[in-house]
Amino acid sequence: MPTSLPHEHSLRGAALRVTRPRLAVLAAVHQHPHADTDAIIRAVRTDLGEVSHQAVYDVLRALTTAGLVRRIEPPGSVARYESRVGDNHHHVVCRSCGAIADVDCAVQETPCLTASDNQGFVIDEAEVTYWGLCPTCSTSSEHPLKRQARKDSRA
Amino acid sequence: MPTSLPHEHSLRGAALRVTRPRLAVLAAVHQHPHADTDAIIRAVRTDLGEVSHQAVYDVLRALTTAGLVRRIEPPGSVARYESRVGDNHHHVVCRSCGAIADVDCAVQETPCLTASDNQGFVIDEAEVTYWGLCPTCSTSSEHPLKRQARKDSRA
DNA sequence: CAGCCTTTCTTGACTGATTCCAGAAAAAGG
DNA sequence: CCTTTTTCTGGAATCAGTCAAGAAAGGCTG
Repeated sequence: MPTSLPHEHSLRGAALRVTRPRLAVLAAVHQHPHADTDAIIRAVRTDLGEVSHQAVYDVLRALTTAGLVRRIEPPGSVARYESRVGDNHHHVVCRSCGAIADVDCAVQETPCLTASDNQGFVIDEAEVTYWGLCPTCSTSSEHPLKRQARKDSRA
Repeated sequence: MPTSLPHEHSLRGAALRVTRPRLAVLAAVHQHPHADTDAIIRAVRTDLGEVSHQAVYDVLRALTTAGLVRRIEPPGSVARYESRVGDNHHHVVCRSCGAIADVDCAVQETPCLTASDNQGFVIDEAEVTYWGLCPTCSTSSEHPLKRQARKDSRA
């Protein structure tokens, strides 16, 4: 079993009690970047046996609130979680298969904060979602047309 | 009654049949930028009397597919619709009250497309969501602390 | 302008993700 | 070891959005 000590430290550092489900969820998020709740539930159950979905939801919320994991909600997808936090990175989402990958923005600091007119809002963060095709989908036999095909089939 | 001729033209231009529900939905989206489906349903019913929610969902999907309206899904919010299409603008979302406003990106063309490492993805669009506080919330008595307070109360 | 075919609307049930609730169980701290 | 505090369980509820089948309306043709 891979060492869970680092995760234990993370939890203590966030003033959260160390429990088996929490360690398992934390491990699952680290091992499966961008996994959705269901995938995490399955991973946790593989680890610990039966665990209620409610427990996983609660843990994910606690970890998210504590800043140990980050919740992302790509349009058209359910909530997903990742362990990279506080490094201002963004995501590319494949229009065809939904795959998600991390990208560091060209501008290392919060990007595009220079909106031409901020409408009087006090902006503190910019979140960027890139849309396109993943390596697999862009090179597969069916070329970029699939994108339109998918849109149509949903109409 | 405000002229609905322009909307009628839009529909015909998109090869969509002109129906009362469609005209009403189109008008509602124009009159209430960033409205969610429920608000649109209410607006349409004020206009036409009883209209099934299913009809509104269908119409919104048809209009979105046709490119007459744009669907946006800010994380933590339900789907919303707007009539500005094809001008590559982005959105600011208030962390406190959820208000949404349009912002034109500093770079007029697709912004931030120069991800430092695109992971092999073929990127064709970048969508930016700015997070902050709207004018009302940022000047109201309760300062930026509310943001944390809200997070906590949801834990 | 009547008729027909296709698209769209109505109705009503249903799904799937997420949350709420209340009692049972388990950690942390002393 | 005991109390307090927090978490876990199991089940029910909520809510946006979707499916399906039949009724109604739009638009084209003769």
